[in-house]
Formats: sequence, structure tokens, C-alpha cells
Amino acid sequence: MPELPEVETTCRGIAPHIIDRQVVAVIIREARLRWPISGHLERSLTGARFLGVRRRAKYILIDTDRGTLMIHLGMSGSLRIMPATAPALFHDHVDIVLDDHLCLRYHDPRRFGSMHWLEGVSHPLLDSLGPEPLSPSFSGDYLYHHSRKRRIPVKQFIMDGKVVVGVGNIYANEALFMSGIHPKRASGRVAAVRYESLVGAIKEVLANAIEQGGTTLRDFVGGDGQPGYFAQKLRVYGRQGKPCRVCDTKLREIRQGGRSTVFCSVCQR
DNA sequence: ATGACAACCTGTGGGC
DNA sequence: TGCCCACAGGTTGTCA
Repeated sequence: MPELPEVETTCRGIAPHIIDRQVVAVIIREARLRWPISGHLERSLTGARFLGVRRRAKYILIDTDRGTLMIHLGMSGSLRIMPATAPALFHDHVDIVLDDHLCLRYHDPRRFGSMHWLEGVSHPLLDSLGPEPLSPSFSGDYLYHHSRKRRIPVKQFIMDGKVVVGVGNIYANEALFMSGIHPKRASGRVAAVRYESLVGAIKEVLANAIEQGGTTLRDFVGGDGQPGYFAQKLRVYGRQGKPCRVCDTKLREIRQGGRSTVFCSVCQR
């Protein structure tokens, strides 16, 4: 489900409701996520006070006075604020009950998400991540230099979290269209000036999607339960067979690394 | 080091 | 109408 804009939307949605609140209980109904939830988590988190919400890549980092709660939403996860007394539905795997009778509820049908407790500042899953796409260190120059001599198609290159984090399938498709680059082009054969354009497109599409509250395709809702409104602005993703918004050519769909790629064979070279 | 691919899991939509 | 297969927003691990 969530790409970076949806994760950012979730962070912003939950932060005002949980900061300064104390955890009075942790209810784990299903611990079998991508990695099983550690037995330490409940003991460590209960009684802790939330201090702030951060994001690194698609990980949500919730700092407390005792350690940090690290949550990933996988493909189908969501976090909602709701009354602690609201009946738990199917796939509501975890409740973090707060001292004001609200709770932070984790829902994830596919269970590709995860929940970790960090005692220190780091975690192995965060160690080899590339730069944040909206940070100044992510530049055309950076992509150009890291792609030399690489043969991987440019779309898969920008979706590699060791290269840059937070560029998922939707926004990779969109950014390549916006910058006129063919998704199958070898990343090592993309010129510097085109990487400048691509990086600009990635920053623009992600920033716009965040402003719109994320992209709701099926069931995404932010921390307040509201859907995102970016879906109606998509240029290529999900529009295979439909006319290119620029030149009217029928958009093509191919598969790359098991993921669907939609592009315009006239606009993208 | 790089790249290709399977794996994790459930829900849904399209084709037959 | 109902069944089955393919595919869905992500990421890691394995293997050649």
C-alpha cells in the first residue's frame, strides 16, 4: 500500500495525537509480521511516553523516553488513531493503548509490515539505506555517479533502497514519464543532464503527493482515517492502454523485476 | 559486486 | 454465478 508520501501522511496524522501521551497497554493479537514482533516490545513500550515521530525511508520512528518504536507498513499496512474501546476488526494486529483512552491501531492484511523496538539510535535494517529523496544530498550528480558502469534498468535502479529510499512503483513510473526517460534504459547510459531532470521529477512528484495526502488506490487512509487525493493526478501508473496525456499515444505496460511498468513509448526514450 | 528471482501473505478482480 | 489464476503500494535473502 504505502509509498513514502503515504508513510509521511501517516506520520503527520498520528503525531499530534500521540506526542506527550503515555502507553498504558500494548495488545498484540498477531505477532507474525514480516519479522515476528519481539516479546521485549510489549514490556519495553508499556509505560513509555511518546516524545516525537520521525520517518526514515518508509520506516516510521516513534521516539519515547525509553527507546524507539520502529514501524514499517509493508504493502497493506496502516496506522490509525481510534477509541481504545472500538472493536478490533480482522487484521487489526496491534493496539497501543494511550492514557487518554485512545489507541494507535496497526492493521495489515498481508503482514508484510514490521514492528521493532530500538534501545539505541540505530538498527541493521536502517544501516545500508540510501539518501532521502527530498534531501539536498539526493541530486542528479549523485545518481549519475552511482550509476556509472551499471547495467540495471533505470527504473529498477531508482527503486533500489541502497541507491535512494522512498521511490516505490507508483512514483518511479510517474517520475520516469515526467522526465522523458525510458524505464528500460540501462542506468549507466543515462546522461547527467537527464539525471538532473529525473531527480527534479522525483522530488516534485513526491512533494506533490505528500501535499495531497498520499495516493489512495484501494484502501489507504492516513492517521485520521481520511483517504489521499493524489490518485486522480497520476499520469501513467494504472493507465495502461489509455492515451498519453501529452501525445495521445496508447500507454504500454511491461514487467520489470516482477513489478508493472507503464510508459509512453513516444515521450520516453 | 551485480543482477535475477523467489519468498513472505491475504484480498480482489478479470477471464473463462 | 462461480472458480481459478494473476497480480497488488515492499523488502529481504539466496543464488549464479
